[in-house]
Amino acid sequence: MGRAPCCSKVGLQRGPWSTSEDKILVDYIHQHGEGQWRSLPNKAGLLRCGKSCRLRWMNYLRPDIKRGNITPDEEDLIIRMHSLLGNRWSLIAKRLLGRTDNEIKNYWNSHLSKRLRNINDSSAGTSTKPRLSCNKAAGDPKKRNNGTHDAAPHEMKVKVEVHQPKAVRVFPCSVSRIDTKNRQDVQVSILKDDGNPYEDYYCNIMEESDRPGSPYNLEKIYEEYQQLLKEDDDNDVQLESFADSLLM
DNA sequence: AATCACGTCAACCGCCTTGGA
DNA sequence: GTCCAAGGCGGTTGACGTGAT
Repeated sequence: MGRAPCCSKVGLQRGPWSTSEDKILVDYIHQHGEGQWRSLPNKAGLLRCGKSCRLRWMNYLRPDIKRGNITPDEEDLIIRMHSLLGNRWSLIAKRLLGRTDNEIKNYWNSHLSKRLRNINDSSAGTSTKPRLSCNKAAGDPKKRNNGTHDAAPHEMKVKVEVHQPKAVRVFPCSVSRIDTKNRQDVQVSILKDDGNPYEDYYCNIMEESDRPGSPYNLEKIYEEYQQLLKEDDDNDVQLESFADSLLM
């Protein structure tokens, strides 16, 4: 037995939306507000699935949606947020006002993932330079290991050293759920002076020398992270805020 | 001009989460 | 605690546009 569909597909319109359908949907939402998506098509007189209405509104018709190309600043933020959060597009979208999760996801898949892969490929093997890496495990829940990580969050060893002559900026990476609610998988990777990481698994290291901002105090980051792990309530949100604070 | 290959992105699908009964 | 409806999310699909041959 398959799962019951969200609504009866019989007699429903599919495919691209027409301008008249758009108008009906927009007018209805202006009058009645968002929500009640399942009953909306009937009430508005649309031959569409409620989910389809919601998607059309969220990704295209909403008045606050920003159109046009992704700017370099936005692209930079997407890359950095993705390195922290993985494929949690809705979370990333919340940081880019006016952009939708679908748009960011598409942009990542069609533009950024390939570009970043090329960068990694070209730097592989001869890497005296730090890598701009994607955390493969972070984004895909199916590929995330089920709590059998090389170093469990609470047990991981982090070298809390600041390397001379200068400290490097580090990111805790893959702030994302693993298999169990409230367990977080965050690692801190540290660059050596030659740009290579000390820890080479799930590394997520960005060359920060060309970015504004001073290096972080590694001890402080680690202390804050440990403190967050001790606090049970709403750990997910706190870790995301923590990740956010590192982007500021 | 015709065909093919490839990239883009709107839309769909199915699973997960949440909240109320 | 369980069930169910509704909403939310990320992965995937496929139509369409465009450039190369």
